[in-house]
Amino acid sequence: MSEKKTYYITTPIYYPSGNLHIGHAYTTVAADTMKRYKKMQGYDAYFLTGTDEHGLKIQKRAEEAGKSPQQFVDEIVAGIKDLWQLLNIDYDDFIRTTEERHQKVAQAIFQKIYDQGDIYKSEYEGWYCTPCETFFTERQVGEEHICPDCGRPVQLAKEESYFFKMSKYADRWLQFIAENPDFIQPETRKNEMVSFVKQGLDDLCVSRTTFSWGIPVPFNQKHVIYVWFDALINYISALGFGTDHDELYQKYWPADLHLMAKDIIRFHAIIWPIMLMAADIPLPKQVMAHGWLLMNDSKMSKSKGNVVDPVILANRYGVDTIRYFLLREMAFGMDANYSEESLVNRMNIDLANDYGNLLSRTTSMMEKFCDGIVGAPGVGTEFDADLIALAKETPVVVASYFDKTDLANGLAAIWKLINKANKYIDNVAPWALNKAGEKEKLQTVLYNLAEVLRLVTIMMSPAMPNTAARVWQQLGVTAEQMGNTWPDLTWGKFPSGITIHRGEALFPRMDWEAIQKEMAAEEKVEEEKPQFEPIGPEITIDDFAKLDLRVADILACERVPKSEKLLKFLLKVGEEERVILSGIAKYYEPEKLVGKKVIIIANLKPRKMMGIESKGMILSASLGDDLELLSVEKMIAGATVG
RNA sequence: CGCGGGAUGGAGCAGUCGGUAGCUCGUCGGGCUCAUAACCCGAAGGCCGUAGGUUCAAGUCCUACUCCCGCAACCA
Repeated sequence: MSEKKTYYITTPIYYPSGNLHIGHAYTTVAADTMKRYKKMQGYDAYFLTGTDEHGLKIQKRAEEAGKSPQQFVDEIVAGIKDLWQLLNIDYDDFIRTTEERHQKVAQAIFQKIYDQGDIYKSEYEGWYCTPCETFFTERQVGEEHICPDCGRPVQLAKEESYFFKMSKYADRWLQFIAENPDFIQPETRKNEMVSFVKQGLDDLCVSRTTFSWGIPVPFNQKHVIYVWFDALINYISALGFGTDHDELYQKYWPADLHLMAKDIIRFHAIIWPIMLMAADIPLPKQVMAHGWLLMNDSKMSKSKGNVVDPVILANRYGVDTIRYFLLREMAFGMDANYSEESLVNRMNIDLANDYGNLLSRTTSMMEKFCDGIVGAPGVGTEFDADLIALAKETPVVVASYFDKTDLANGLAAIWKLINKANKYIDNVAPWALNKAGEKEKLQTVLYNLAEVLRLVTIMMSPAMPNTAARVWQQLGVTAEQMGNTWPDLTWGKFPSGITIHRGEALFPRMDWEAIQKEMAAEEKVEEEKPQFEPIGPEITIDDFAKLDLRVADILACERVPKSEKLLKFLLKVGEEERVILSGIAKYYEPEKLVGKKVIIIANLKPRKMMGIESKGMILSASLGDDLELLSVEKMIAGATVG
């Protein structure tokens, strides 16, 4: 039986409605690095990630793609697993909420909380859009009471629902936080959560009847369990909680750290602990929210078209470069700005100039001055003590940051040692020692450098696992010889007498200007091969006849204040004048459109946007990022189109 | 008054318990030659968003205000 201390870390289970972006990669790389670090510290570390596969959105996406929900998520999940493999993510388990092992546990917990009276049946009252089969909140439908998805009016409707008595546990939660002030990290997030709960907790609606893609409520098959209630349970269902095989649960629960981005902290910091309280299960030790990687100061999202595909980056720059950049650039808990230029910068400065070049110049001097042999240290120089002191101190400092999950500062501390070593070379000038025939001093200096490189490489290996392997290979040594645990970081363990070979540059410098040019060239090739939308399902002539298409004159056109995308058109259709809004501000200057004759759908049900009623829709052709309004030249406004 | 975050040298950020304002990049000047046009040294550059207040002392605490951003809303 091993008496090792355990460390259980999780990422959120991601929602596979599309491919993941660099932000998801950050969370997962950070968790992976923590796991590897804890293993080096002697922990029995366990790392869980996975996918949250239920819910209306997935069901809809699947329908749009003409697939069954299961088939749809299977394909995306395969892509996610490929991505994690590419990024060298060493997870111990990958849970999917559609797996039977998860569904059973989720149902059992739902049942348990129900049996003790903390889940009760009531009615959910809200604004319901019948065509969309969705409830919306008061705020979502606005004063006009229209569906935010389709624009049609919504009705106040009641639905039978199960509710979870969160309110009952609010005081207990507050007390728990008071007793465990470090439970929610960082502190600003804790303050946010506490003030949220102090405002009063509503009971949570935990079942739905309006769609079917979910886990059925065990005692009422009409209902499926609310996705978040379902999803959070993954952290224990993956460990076999409540089954005959709960060895993992016994061993690893409670989790040491749930890691996530700040947008879902509320679910992990409030709902999940209260669920566990209700189910009488121990709470995790800590939940931690990190910031976002922002694109030009705005959040990455698919609709903005500013997502960054980690696969492309990893292929272009190397996996460890991406991992290093993400971990180093994200200040603890805060947002960071992403740009490919800053990535290239980091790589060139930190990895190529500082670290790679240190290895390069060290091995080069060894070959030139000592035939590649690392000799035993003897009497050195006046600069040695300083370097060695820092080399002894650094593992302690790095560990203190890593223990707090502050990976950025931990890495920064490693780089301080790297910089010190570069400075040391300039100070001792080994080439001068060589000329002067100071053999012993020279040997000592080179030994010190080799030892610093060993320490540095081991310390960064949780973040950059491939790099360590490459360095050892290049030096012609094994990981076992060099050490791969934290206790191996004691000064002086470099085995003397080893012959070292100089290799290729570890991280070749790249020229950002040149990369940009290449990218531009690639884009051009892509432009020539546009991605067309697939042809939609067949319709009849009767379907088409329902559309009343007309020619309309643009009498006036202006931007809608406060809206990025909307233009407001005043149009003449026959004798009638009407207002139509269109989301094409990105493509046209409003002034230049006046006088054009465009095609509109004249019998489309009006819809209000930004408080303005839009009566119809202007037709346009689009492909990729490009868009052009359909227009005619001489037909009179009001003419039919067909 | 919807909620929240931010405003610090050219850029990106640190600034913990209030006590002489730091880091990385960039710029300028110098050094070295082992190295991936790299490395090392030095310099210039900030009234810490604005206005008040507390204090012997405020970037750091309090109040008000301005501006930016995220969520939200919207992309027919």
